[in-house]
Parts: sequence; C-alpha cells; structure tokens
Amino acid sequence: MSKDKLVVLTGPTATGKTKLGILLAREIGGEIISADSMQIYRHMDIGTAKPTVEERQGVPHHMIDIITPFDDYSVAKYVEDADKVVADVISRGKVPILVGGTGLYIESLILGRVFAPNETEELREKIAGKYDALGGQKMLEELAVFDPTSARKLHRNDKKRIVRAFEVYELTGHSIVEHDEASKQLPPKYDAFRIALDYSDRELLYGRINDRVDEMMDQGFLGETKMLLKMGLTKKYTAMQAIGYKEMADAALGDMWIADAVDSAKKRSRQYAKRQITWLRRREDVKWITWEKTPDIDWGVYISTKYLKSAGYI
RNA sequence: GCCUCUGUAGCUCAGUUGGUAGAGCAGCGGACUGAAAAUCCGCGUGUCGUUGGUUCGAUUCCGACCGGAGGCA
Repeated sequence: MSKDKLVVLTGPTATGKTKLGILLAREIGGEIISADSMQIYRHMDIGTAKPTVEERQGVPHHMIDIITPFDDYSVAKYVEDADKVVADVISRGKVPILVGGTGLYIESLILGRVFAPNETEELREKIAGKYDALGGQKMLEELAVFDPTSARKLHRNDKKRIVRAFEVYELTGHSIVEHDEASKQLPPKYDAFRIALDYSDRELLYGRINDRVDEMMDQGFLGETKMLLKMGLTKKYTAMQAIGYKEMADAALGDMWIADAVDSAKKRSRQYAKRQITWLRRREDVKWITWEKTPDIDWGVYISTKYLKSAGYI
C-alpha cells in the first residue's frame, strides 16, 4: 500500500506561507492543516498572524483554534490530532497542505514518530527539583549510569532535556536514546513534498518581520493581550511564552514601555526566524522558493503547482 | 566664554599603576523526539574620538582640537 501524500509549506516567519497556502489550496483542491504551535490556541489571533475568515477564502483550515490558552499541548498530541485530520482530508479527496513554521511538529507528523509515554507533572517536578539541587554536572553523571549516550550528548545546562531523559527512564525502564533509535527505524508515515519559503537576503526577512510586528500593533495586539490577561492568563502558561504576547503582557502590566515591548517582540521574532532557518537547512529534501524583494505569491503558486505536478503529487 | 566630566566592538560599559583590550546585549553559526514562537551550545581585531608631545614603546601620561553631558556666568 503506497503512503498517503501531503504537501508541506514551511519556512521562517513572515515569508507568506499563510497566503500562499490558501491560494495553492484553491488551485489544487487542497485544505490547510496548520503546523503552528501557537495558532492552535483560541483568542490569540493578531499576535499569531492567524488568517481571518475572509482571508481564508472558503478554504478549510484545520488545527487552528483547537484549545484554550490555558490548556497544555505537545508534539505528541499534535501528531495524534493532525493524523486524524490528514486522513479526513484525504478521505474527502482533497490534498492536505501542511502550512506552518513549527519544524518539530511537521517532522514528527511526516516521519510518524512515536513518543515515549506521558509525563506526570509530579514526576517532572521531582526531577527538576533534583536538578536544581544537584546541578547539571551531577545529573549528567547520574544519567550516564543508565543512559551514557544521552549523558555524552546533552550539555549540563540543558535542564529540559536532562529532566526528560530521567523521566523517560523512570517511566519505561528504557533510556530515551533507545526509544528514539527505535522510533527512527520506523519508515516515514507520509510521502511529503516540502516547500520552504525564504527571502534572498536576511535583511529583507528582518525588515518584513519588523513591519509585521508594527502591523500587529495597529491591529490591536496590545488590546488582544490585555483581554487574555483579563481572562486570567498568566505567564506560567505555555501560550504566554509566545513571541510578542509575553512582551505585550509586560507592557500591559506596566513593567515595560510599549516601545520597548515592540522592539523586543521584533527582536525575538527575528531570532526565532533564524532558528527556523537553521532547522530547515539540515533537511535535504526541501524545495526552496526564494523571494528576491517582496513575495510574489502568484508566482509561488505557479511554481509550487509545477513542482507538485512533476513529482506526481497532484 | 570659563570649569568639570566624558569619547574603548553595532549598543551599554569595564579595563590597561605605559608593553595595542574584555563583559553583557545585539549579530553570526549550531543543536533539537511529549513546553518547540520553547530550550540549549559555540563564536569577541576593535584606526581604544583626532592630532601633536614625552617615551625604547601610548589606547593608557601631557597639550591642542573635534563631538557629547553637566555646572558657572
């Protein structure tokens, strides 16, 4: 049985993925499946650059607004949820178009990765507390006893991953490396055609990012954040780690000048874009579409369609 | 106009009792399997404002000039 096909449209933030995705979907009879770790949250529209209903032009969008900002989410849940959506889209004879910049979500879904079991909050906190007490070096030494590979790979400051390594071992009796290796042996779940968008010049990208944050401010980004705070959202929630929201919250609470919050949001967006590029550079089977000056979406649709046809995806 | 302080990496600043200099942030590069818009790692040569002087040697001391801040008139 041949694998299901899906189209991936990714790239750093502010390169036109959303717009191109919608037009491409109209062109080839597709539906959008968002691969964005923050657009899954309801009530976070402006700062996550969610397309409005009008902008969606009737094209169905999935994996957007599926949980509240108070909920926890994770890659594992994304893969589980998105798998169902992909199956549904295909069953209706439409092309699934995965659009978004969250590389880990995209890779995990396509490759059919399996994840080690659920963490429990208590266990995680217990291990984190131990890390705080003993320090990274001691934790790595202890980790080396049952998982020498991870102990060698992980940096002592990488608390998050060290904690997870302990967690997986306690939960399963196997090291996270064993688990990951086994997961990597699995064949990819989907045949994915990956298209990534970027600008020819880093400065163009950064300029576009800066402009977009200004546009978000005009659209009422600060007000949107104030509403979230009013709902009772605080910085301890993952949703509030989203770029821009954290800064807007600081400004709303009077801990930061608005102008500084805006600058900071721009800066963090630029840094995020850089990380996305780093992630994408290592993937080999990516077709890049590079904007020379400003995004030429029509051309993007044309060339994407051409690629997809010649690769037998449509 | 006079006096004082100040001018060192893109930014904020440290420092050299005279032997050409270093942090944070930014930037660049990398990693990435249940927080991923998260998290973590690596990378620091720059006419030490300009120009004279003293000196074996000045970014460091002295003078002048230029720019900035403050004070007195």
